[in-house]
Amino acid sequence: MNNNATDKDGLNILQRADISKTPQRLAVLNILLKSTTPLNVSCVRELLTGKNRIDRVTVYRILSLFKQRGIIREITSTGGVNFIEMATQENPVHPHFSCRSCGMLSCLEPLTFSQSHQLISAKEDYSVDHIEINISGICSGCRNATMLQKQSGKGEQ
Amino acid sequence: MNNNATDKDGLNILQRADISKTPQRLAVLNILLKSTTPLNVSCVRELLTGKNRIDRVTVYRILSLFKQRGIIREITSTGGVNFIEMATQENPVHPHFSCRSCGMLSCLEPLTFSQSHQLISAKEDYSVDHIEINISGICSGCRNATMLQKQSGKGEQ
DNA sequence: ATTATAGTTGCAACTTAGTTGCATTTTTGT
DNA sequence: ACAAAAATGCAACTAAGTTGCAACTATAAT
Repeated sequence: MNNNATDKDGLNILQRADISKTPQRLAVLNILLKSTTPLNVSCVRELLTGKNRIDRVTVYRILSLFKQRGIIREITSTGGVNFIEMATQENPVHPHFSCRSCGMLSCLEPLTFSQSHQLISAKEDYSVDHIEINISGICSGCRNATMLQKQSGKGEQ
Repeated sequence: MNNNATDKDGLNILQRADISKTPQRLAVLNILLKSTTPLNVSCVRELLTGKNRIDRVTVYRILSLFKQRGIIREITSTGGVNFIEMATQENPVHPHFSCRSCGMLSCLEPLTFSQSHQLISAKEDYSVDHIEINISGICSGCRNATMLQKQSGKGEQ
Protein backbone atom coordinates (compact mmCIF):
# COMPACT_ATOMS: atom_id res chain seq x y z
CA MET A 1 0.00 0.00 0.00
CA ASN A 2 2.91 2.40 0.43
CA ASN A 3 3.66 2.82 -3.28
CA ASN A 4 4.22 6.60 -3.43
CA ALA A 5 1.05 7.65 -1.64
CA THR A 6 0.42 11.38 -1.68
CA ASP A 7 -2.04 13.73 0.01
CA LYS A 8 -3.84 13.89 -3.30
CA ASP A 9 -4.74 10.18 -3.06
CA GLY A 10 -6.39 10.82 0.28
CA LEU A 11 -8.40 13.75 -1.06
CA ASN A 12 -9.57 11.69 -4.03
CA ILE A 13 -10.67 8.83 -1.82
CA LEU A 14 -12.71 11.13 0.42
CA GLN A 15 -14.23 12.86 -2.60
CA ARG A 16 -15.26 9.60 -4.26
CA ALA A 17 -16.80 8.37 -0.99
CA ASP A 18 -18.70 11.67 -0.68
CA ILE A 19 -17.22 12.43 2.73
CA SER A 20 -16.26 15.93 3.80
CA LYS A 21 -12.51 16.44 3.71
CA THR A 22 -11.38 17.33 7.21
CA PRO A 23 -7.70 17.46 8.18
CA GLN A 24 -8.27 14.67 10.70
CA ARG A 25 -9.70 12.28 8.12
CA LEU A 26 -6.93 13.11 5.71
CA ALA A 27 -4.31 12.48 8.38
CA VAL A 28 -5.75 9.05 9.22
CA LEU A 29 -6.04 8.18 5.55
CA ASN A 30 -2.44 9.15 4.86
CA ILE A 31 -1.18 6.92 7.63
CA LEU A 32 -3.13 3.96 6.27
CA LEU A 33 -2.00 4.67 2.72
CA LYS A 34 1.64 4.83 3.73
CA SER A 35 1.67 1.69 5.86
CA THR A 36 3.02 -1.53 4.35
CA THR A 37 1.16 -3.74 6.85
CA PRO A 38 -2.27 -3.53 8.49
CA LEU A 39 -2.29 -1.31 11.59
CA ASN A 40 -4.26 -1.49 14.81
CA VAL A 41 -6.04 1.54 16.23
CA SER A 42 -3.45 2.39 18.88
CA CYS A 43 -0.78 2.22 16.19
CA VAL A 44 -2.71 4.65 14.03
CA ARG A 45 -3.03 7.00 16.99
CA GLU A 46 0.66 6.82 17.85
CA LEU A 47 1.50 7.82 14.29
CA LEU A 48 -0.74 10.89 14.58
CA THR A 49 1.77 13.16 16.24
CA GLY A 50 2.35 16.92 16.49
CA LYS A 51 -0.25 19.02 14.71
CA ASN A 52 -1.86 15.81 13.41
CA ARG A 53 -2.74 14.69 16.94
CA ILE A 54 -6.36 13.51 17.09
CA ASP A 55 -8.61 12.48 19.95
CA ARG A 56 -9.00 8.74 20.49
CA VAL A 57 -12.76 8.91 19.99
CA THR A 58 -12.41 10.80 16.75
CA VAL A 59 -10.06 8.14 15.41
CA TYR A 60 -12.65 5.48 16.19
CA ARG A 61 -15.39 7.55 14.55
CA ILE A 62 -13.33 8.20 11.45
CA LEU A 63 -12.40 4.54 11.12
CA SER A 64 -16.00 3.45 11.62
CA LEU A 65 -17.09 5.84 8.87
CA PHE A 66 -14.32 4.63 6.54
CA LYS A 67 -15.33 1.04 7.16
CA GLN A 68 -18.98 1.79 6.51
CA ARG A 69 -18.09 3.44 3.20
CA GLY A 70 -15.84 0.55 2.18
CA ILE A 71 -12.64 2.60 2.29
CA ILE A 72 -11.01 0.28 4.81
CA ARG A 73 -11.34 -3.30 5.97
CA GLU A 74 -11.15 -4.48 9.55
CA ILE A 75 -9.12 -7.59 10.34
CA THR A 76 -10.07 -9.45 13.49
CA SER A 77 -6.87 -10.75 15.00
CA THR A 78 -6.27 -13.12 17.88
CA GLY A 79 -5.81 -11.18 21.07
CA GLY A 80 -8.83 -8.94 20.65
CA VAL A 81 -7.01 -6.21 18.76
CA ASN A 82 -8.54 -5.19 15.47
CA PHE A 83 -6.28 -4.27 12.58
CA ILE A 84 -7.11 -2.04 9.65
CA GLU A 85 -6.05 -1.95 6.03
CA MET A 86 -7.04 -0.06 2.90
CA ALA A 87 -9.79 -1.71 0.87
CA THR A 88 -8.83 -0.73 -2.66
CA GLN A 89 -9.13 -2.69 -5.88
CA GLU A 90 -5.38 -3.25 -5.94
CA ASN A 91 -5.69 -4.69 -2.43
CA PRO A 92 -8.43 -7.35 -2.57
CA VAL A 93 -9.54 -9.41 0.44
CA HIS A 94 -6.77 -11.80 1.40
CA PRO A 95 -5.66 -14.05 4.30
CA HIS A 96 -3.38 -12.68 7.00
CA PHE A 97 -0.57 -14.12 9.02
CA SER A 98 -0.25 -12.99 12.62
CA CYS A 99 2.97 -13.68 14.49
CA ARG A 100 2.43 -15.11 17.96
CA SER A 101 5.80 -13.75 19.04
CA CYS A 102 6.02 -10.15 17.80
CA GLY A 103 2.31 -9.54 17.13
CA MET A 104 2.97 -8.32 13.60
CA LEU A 105 0.26 -8.90 11.02
CA SER A 106 1.28 -9.52 7.41
CA CYS A 107 -0.67 -10.13 4.24
CA LEU A 108 -0.85 -13.39 2.27
CA GLU A 109 -2.01 -14.08 -1.30
CA PRO A 110 -5.74 -13.70 -2.05
CA LEU A 111 -7.84 -16.84 -2.60
CA THR A 112 -9.04 -17.80 -6.05
CA PHE A 113 -12.76 -17.77 -6.72
CA SER A 114 -13.05 -21.55 -6.54
CA GLN A 115 -11.09 -21.67 -3.29
CA SER A 116 -13.42 -19.23 -1.56
CA HIS A 117 -16.41 -21.00 -3.02
CA GLN A 118 -15.34 -24.36 -1.61
CA LEU A 119 -15.30 -22.90 1.89
CA ILE A 120 -19.00 -22.12 1.88
CA SER A 121 -20.20 -25.10 -0.17
CA ALA A 122 -22.55 -26.23 2.59
CA LYS A 123 -25.04 -23.76 4.11
CA GLU A 124 -26.27 -22.23 0.85
CA ASP A 125 -29.12 -20.67 2.79
CA TYR A 126 -26.67 -18.37 4.59
CA SER A 127 -25.83 -15.03 2.99
CA VAL A 128 -22.10 -14.44 3.11
CA ASP A 129 -20.62 -10.97 3.14
CA HIS A 130 -17.07 -11.56 4.28
CA ILE A 131 -14.51 -14.35 4.52
CA GLU A 132 -11.72 -13.80 6.98
CA ILE A 133 -8.71 -16.09 7.11
CA ASN A 134 -6.15 -15.67 9.82
CA ILE A 135 -3.13 -17.90 10.02
CA SER A 136 -1.04 -17.70 13.16
CA GLY A 137 2.42 -18.92 14.04
CA ILE A 138 5.94 -17.52 14.11
CA CYS A 139 7.15 -15.18 11.38
CA SER A 140 10.52 -15.70 9.70
CA GLY A 141 12.06 -12.76 11.58
CA CYS A 142 11.21 -14.16 15.01
CA ARG A 143 12.17 -17.67 13.93
CA ASN A 144 15.62 -16.52 12.93
CA ALA A 145 15.97 -14.53 16.13
CA THR A 146 15.20 -17.60 18.26
CA MET A 147 17.61 -19.73 16.25
CA LEU A 148 20.42 -17.22 16.68
CA GLN A 149 19.75 -17.15 20.42
CA LYS A 150 19.93 -20.92 20.63
CA GLN A 151 23.17 -20.96 18.62
CA SER A 152 24.85 -18.47 20.95
CA GLY A 153 23.90 -20.71 23.87
CA LYS A 154 21.58 -18.24 25.57
CA GLY A 155 18.51 -20.49 25.12
CA GLU A 156 15.96 -21.70 27.74
CA GLN A 157 16.27 -19.03 30.45
CA MET B 1 -20.37 -31.81 20.97
CA ASN B 2 -23.52 -32.49 23.00
CA ASN B 3 -23.81 -36.20 22.18
CA ASN B 4 -24.62 -37.62 25.63
CA ALA B 5 -21.80 -35.96 27.54
CA THR B 6 -21.48 -37.14 31.12
CA ASP B 7 -19.49 -36.03 34.16
CA LYS B 8 -17.25 -39.00 33.49
CA ASP B 9 -16.11 -37.45 30.18
CA GLY B 10 -14.98 -34.37 32.04
CA LEU B 11 -13.04 -36.39 34.59
CA ASN B 12 -11.33 -38.38 31.85
CA ILE B 13 -10.32 -35.26 29.98
CA LEU B 14 -8.78 -33.69 33.08
CA GLN B 15 -7.03 -36.93 33.95
CA ARG B 16 -5.53 -37.33 30.48
CA ALA B 17 -4.35 -33.71 30.53
CA ASP B 18 -2.78 -34.28 33.94
CA ILE B 19 -4.73 -31.46 35.55
CA SER B 20 -6.12 -31.75 39.06
CA LYS B 21 -9.87 -32.37 39.05
CA THR B 22 -11.51 -29.49 40.87
CA PRO B 23 -15.29 -28.98 40.88
CA GLN B 24 -14.84 -25.63 39.11
CA ARG B 25 -12.88 -27.13 36.22
CA LEU B 26 -15.36 -29.95 35.93
CA ALA B 27 -18.25 -27.50 35.85
CA VAL B 28 -16.68 -25.46 33.05
CA LEU B 29 -15.84 -28.60 31.12
CA ASN B 30 -19.37 -29.95 31.39
CA ILE B 31 -20.82 -26.75 30.00
CA LEU B 32 -18.48 -26.87 27.02
CA LEU B 33 -19.17 -30.57 26.44
CA LYS B 34 -22.92 -30.04 26.48
CA SER B 35 -22.99 -27.03 24.17
CA THR B 36 -23.86 -27.54 20.51
CA THR B 37 -22.19 -24.28 19.41
CA PRO B 38 -19.03 -22.47 20.52
CA LEU B 39 -19.61 -20.27 23.58
CA ASN B 40 -18.10 -16.97 24.63
CA VAL B 41 -16.77 -16.43 28.15
CA SER B 42 -19.76 -14.48 29.47
CA CYS B 43 -22.02 -17.23 28.16
CA VAL B 44 -20.00 -19.84 30.02
CA ARG B 45 -20.26 -17.78 33.18
CA GLU B 46 -24.01 -17.31 32.85
CA LEU B 47 -24.43 -21.06 32.58
CA LEU B 48 -22.49 -21.53 35.83
CA THR B 49 -25.40 -20.95 38.21
CA GLY B 50 -26.27 -22.00 41.75
CA LYS B 51 -23.63 -24.07 43.47
CA ASN B 52 -21.62 -24.09 40.24
CA ARG B 53 -21.14 -20.33 40.37
CA ILE B 54 -17.48 -19.43 39.75
CA ASP B 55 -15.57 -16.16 39.91
CA ARG B 56 -14.98 -14.42 36.59
CA VAL B 57 -11.22 -14.55 37.04
CA THR B 58 -11.27 -18.26 37.80
CA VAL B 59 -13.20 -18.91 34.61
CA TYR B 60 -10.53 -17.06 32.63
CA ARG B 61 -7.78 -18.96 34.39
CA ILE B 62 -9.45 -22.31 33.82
CA LEU B 63 -10.02 -21.55 30.15
CA SER B 64 -6.47 -20.35 29.70
CA LEU B 65 -5.20 -23.59 31.25
CA PHE B 66 -7.51 -25.68 29.06
CA LYS B 67 -6.31 -23.85 25.99
CA GLN B 68 -2.68 -24.34 26.92
CA ARG B 69 -3.26 -28.06 27.36
CA GLY B 70 -5.09 -28.32 24.05
CA ILE B 71 -8.43 -29.20 25.64
CA ILE B 72 -10.21 -26.27 24.04
CA ARG B 73 -9.75 -23.99 21.03
CA GLU B 74 -10.34 -20.25 20.99
CA ILE B 75 -12.19 -18.74 18.07
CA THR B 76 -11.55 -15.08 17.37
CA SER B 77 -14.79 -13.53 16.26
CA THR B 78 -15.58 -10.12 14.85
CA GLY B 79 -16.58 -7.76 17.62
CA GLY B 80 -13.74 -8.62 19.94
CA VAL B 81 -15.51 -11.46 21.74
CA ASN B 82 -13.65 -14.74 21.83
CA PHE B 83 -15.58 -17.99 21.55
CA ILE B 84 -14.54 -21.37 22.87
CA GLU B 85 -15.10 -24.92 21.69
CA MET B 86 -13.85 -28.36 22.65
CA ALA B 87 -10.72 -29.45 20.80
CA THR B 88 -11.28 -33.19 20.51
CA GLN B 89 -10.40 -35.57 17.68
CA GLU B 90 -14.05 -35.84 16.69
CA ASN B 91 -14.10 -32.05 16.48
CA PRO B 92 -11.16 -31.06 14.25
CA VAL B 93 -10.29 -27.46 13.36
CA HIS B 94 -12.97 -26.06 11.05
CA PRO B 95 -14.22 -22.73 9.69
CA HIS B 96 -16.95 -20.82 11.53
CA PHE B 97 -19.86 -18.73 10.42
CA SER B 98 -20.77 -15.73 12.56
CA CYS B 99 -24.13 -14.07 12.05
CA ARG B 100 -23.93 -10.30 11.84
CA SER B 101 -27.53 -10.04 13.01
CA CYS B 102 -27.91 -12.38 16.00
CA GLY B 103 -24.21 -12.86 16.87
CA MET B 104 -24.50 -16.63 16.84
CA LEU B 105 -21.42 -18.61 15.86
CA SER B 106 -21.90 -21.90 14.02
CA CYS B 107 -19.49 -24.50 12.73
CA LEU B 108 -18.75 -25.31 9.08
CA GLU B 109 -17.09 -28.33 7.49
CA PRO B 110 -13.35 -28.80 8.09
CA LEU B 111 -10.92 -28.10 5.24
CA THR B 112 -9.19 -30.92 3.40
CA PHE B 113 -5.44 -31.21 3.71
CA SER B 114 -4.82 -29.80 0.24
CA GLN B 115 -7.18 -26.89 0.89
CA SER B 116 -5.32 -25.83 4.03
CA HIS B 117 -2.02 -26.35 2.30
CA GLN B 118 -2.94 -24.05 -0.57
CA LEU B 119 -3.56 -21.22 1.88
CA ILE B 120 0.01 -21.13 3.09
CA SER B 121 1.75 -22.00 -0.18
CA ALA B 122 3.83 -18.82 -0.09
CA LYS B 123 5.83 -17.94 3.05
CA GLU B 124 7.32 -21.38 3.63
CA ASP B 125 9.75 -19.78 6.06
CA TYR B 126 6.89 -19.09 8.47
CA SER B 127 5.95 -21.73 11.01
CA VAL B 128 2.19 -22.17 11.12
CA ASP B 129 0.39 -23.38 14.19
CA HIS B 130 -3.20 -22.47 13.50
CA ILE B 131 -5.49 -21.59 10.63
CA GLU B 132 -8.62 -19.71 11.53
CA ILE B 133 -11.40 -19.13 9.02
CA ASN B 134 -14.32 -16.95 9.93
CA ILE B 135 -17.12 -16.32 7.50
CA SER B 136 -19.60 -13.63 8.39
CA GLY B 137 -23.03 -12.73 7.05
CA ILE B 138 -26.62 -13.48 7.93
CA CYS B 139 -27.69 -16.94 9.11
CA SER B 140 -30.73 -18.68 7.67
CA GLY B 141 -32.77 -18.01 10.81
CA CYS B 142 -32.28 -14.24 10.68
CA ARG B 143 -32.74 -14.21 6.91
CA ASN B 144 -36.13 -15.88 7.22
CA ALA B 145 -37.10 -13.54 10.06
CA THR B 146 -36.34 -10.48 7.90
CA MET B 147 -38.26 -11.91 4.97
CA LEU B 148 -41.31 -12.61 7.09
CA GLN B 149 -41.16 -9.05 8.41
CA LYS B 150 -41.04 -7.67 4.88
CA GLN B 151 -43.97 -9.85 3.82
CA SER B 152 -46.14 -8.61 6.68
CA GLY B 153 -45.37 -5.05 5.58
CA LYS B 154 -43.43 -4.06 8.69
CA GLY B 155 -40.14 -3.59 6.78
CA GLU B 156 -37.57 -0.70 6.95
CA GLN B 157 -37.80 0.43 10.57
C1' DA C 1 -3.70 -37.39 62.98
C1' DT C 2 -0.84 -33.15 62.06
C1' DT C 3 1.55 -30.16 59.63
C1' DA C 4 4.10 -28.19 55.76
C1' DT C 5 3.62 -27.32 50.88
C1' DA C 6 2.01 -26.57 46.44
C1' DG C 7 -1.83 -25.62 43.83
C1' DT C 8 -6.38 -23.36 43.31
C1' DT C 9 -9.83 -19.99 44.08
C1' DG C 10 -12.07 -15.45 45.08
C1' DC C 11 -11.77 -10.62 45.64
C1' DA C 12 -10.24 -5.96 44.60
C1' DA C 13 -8.05 -3.21 41.65
C1' DC C 14 -6.22 -2.40 37.27
C1' DT C 15 -5.51 -2.12 31.98
C1' DT C 16 -7.05 -1.78 27.34
C1' DA C 17 -10.49 -1.44 23.60
C1' DG C 18 -14.27 0.70 22.37
C1' DT C 19 -18.78 3.64 23.10
C1' DT C 20 -22.06 7.49 24.38
C1' DG C 21 -23.64 12.19 25.44
C1' DC C 22 -22.86 16.76 25.06
C1' DA C 23 -20.70 21.24 24.42
C1' DT C 24 -17.63 23.50 21.14
C1' DT C 25 -15.59 24.07 16.75
C1' DT C 26 -15.25 23.48 11.80
C1' DT C 27 -17.33 22.75 7.08
C1' DT C 28 -20.45 23.58 3.72
C1' DG C 29 -24.14 25.76 1.03
C1' DT C 30 -26.19 30.11 0.13
C1' DA D 1 -20.18 36.47 5.50
C1' DC D 2 -23.53 33.62 7.87
C1' DA D 3 -26.70 30.08 9.32
C1' DA D 4 -27.37 25.09 9.40
C1' DA D 5 -25.29 20.77 9.49
C1' DA D 6 -21.53 17.99 10.40
C1' DA D 7 -17.32 16.89 12.87
C1' DT D 8 -14.36 17.15 16.84
C1' DG D 9 -12.82 16.88 21.71
C1' DC D 10 -13.72 15.90 26.32
C1' DA D 11 -15.48 13.33 30.23
C1' DA D 12 -17.47 9.50 31.66
C1' DC D 13 -18.81 5.00 30.85
C1' DT D 14 -18.99 -0.28 29.56
C1' DA D 15 -17.01 -4.72 28.67
C1' DA D 16 -13.17 -7.98 28.22
C1' DG D 17 -9.42 -9.49 30.19
C1' DT D 18 -5.27 -9.34 33.62
C1' DT D 19 -2.53 -8.99 38.03
C1' DG D 20 -1.49 -9.30 42.95
C1' DC D 21 -2.61 -11.14 47.03
C1' DA D 22 -4.93 -13.33 50.82
C1' DA D 23 -7.59 -17.37 51.92
C1' DC D 24 -8.74 -21.92 51.09
C1' DT D 25 -8.05 -26.98 49.72
C1' DA D 26 -5.91 -31.09 48.52
C1' DT D 27 -1.68 -33.72 48.90
C1' DA D 28 2.31 -35.71 50.75
C1' DA D 29 5.56 -36.26 54.67
C1' DT D 30 6.19 -36.84 59.42
